[in-house]
Amino acid sequence: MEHDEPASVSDLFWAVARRMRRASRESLAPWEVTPSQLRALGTLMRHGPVRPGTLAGHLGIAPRSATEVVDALEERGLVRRETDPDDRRATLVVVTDPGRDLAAAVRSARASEADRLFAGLDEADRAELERLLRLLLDRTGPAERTLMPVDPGPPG
Amino acid sequence: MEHDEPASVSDLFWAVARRMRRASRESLAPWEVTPSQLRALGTLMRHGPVRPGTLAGHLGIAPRSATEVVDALEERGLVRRETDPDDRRATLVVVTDPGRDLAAAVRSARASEADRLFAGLDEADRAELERLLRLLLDRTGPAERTLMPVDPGPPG
DNA sequence: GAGGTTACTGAGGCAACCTCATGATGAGGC
DNA sequence: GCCTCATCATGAGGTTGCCTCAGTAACCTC
Repeated sequence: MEHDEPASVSDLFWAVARRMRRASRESLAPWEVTPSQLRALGTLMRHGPVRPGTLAGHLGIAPRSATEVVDALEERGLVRRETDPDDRRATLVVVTDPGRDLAAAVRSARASEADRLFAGLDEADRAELERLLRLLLDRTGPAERTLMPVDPGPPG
Repeated sequence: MEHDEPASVSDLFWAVARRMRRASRESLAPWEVTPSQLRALGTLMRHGPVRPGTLAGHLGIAPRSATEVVDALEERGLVRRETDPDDRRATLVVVTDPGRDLAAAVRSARASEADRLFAGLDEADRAELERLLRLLLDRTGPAERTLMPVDPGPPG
């Protein structure tokens, strides 16, 4: 018996989550970005320049937390803050060239240990897992932390 | 589309994880325990008095982290530390009566929103999810954090 | 009883969230 | 023009759940 046989599905879920976090942190280390930063970067790539608040909506986190991720990305030169010409209170978060490069590098390296973890499943299983996870997300309802309208945005 | 359509299975996984964390924190609030504390308590119930180090093994976390969880549980009066009669360096973590009561109460209330989340799936889907999660755990290998440090030698 | 090992814990750190308060700014009333 | 209220981002500070590193006490072998 290595770990505990997790007693419930949620325990199981957490056990997998812990593994994933460890794995992806390690695999992303060469790039000096964390998983959540990469996630935000990807979202920015897909949705073009958006405000921190909107980004928060996309990521499903509090606006304040988006500020932090943007801080981290900006510090690494991966994004840039620009004043929104339509609203001087707001800023637009723009992906820089280095940011674009990094995102591409990570993607092409497909290096995420987390992905490799999932790659351990065969195609059918992975699809099934995806279906179940999506189902869970839908179940909890789209309207939980979606304070932001989240415009569809242009396809990146 | 509420949030972003998560781009990869890992993103999906994290999205579900975030929901779960939020949900279970809320549902456990009345008892003033956190999910990880409850998990540890459950493990202690199943495995009887064990040392912190052993608990860490069961939970798949570092020994030092087990100390913390035990601290929290002890502070709440849910467990008690006793000196291991066989080894005076070691302590045995023992579930107290209040701890037992709380575990029972939580279980019987079945109140975990996280569980309710999973309960949203029908029987077959839940079983399938469980199978897949277990598969993922096995894939990454039982011997990962089983006993001690696990120093994979991170790049950098 | 020296020397190495093991058990726990103090100190300190980090990631990724959170809430609440504050300072601009925008939008609308009068 | 001015006042008020909503909204945007952010500062300040907190929480959870992990981590490593170093130290101390106790155990174990020779």
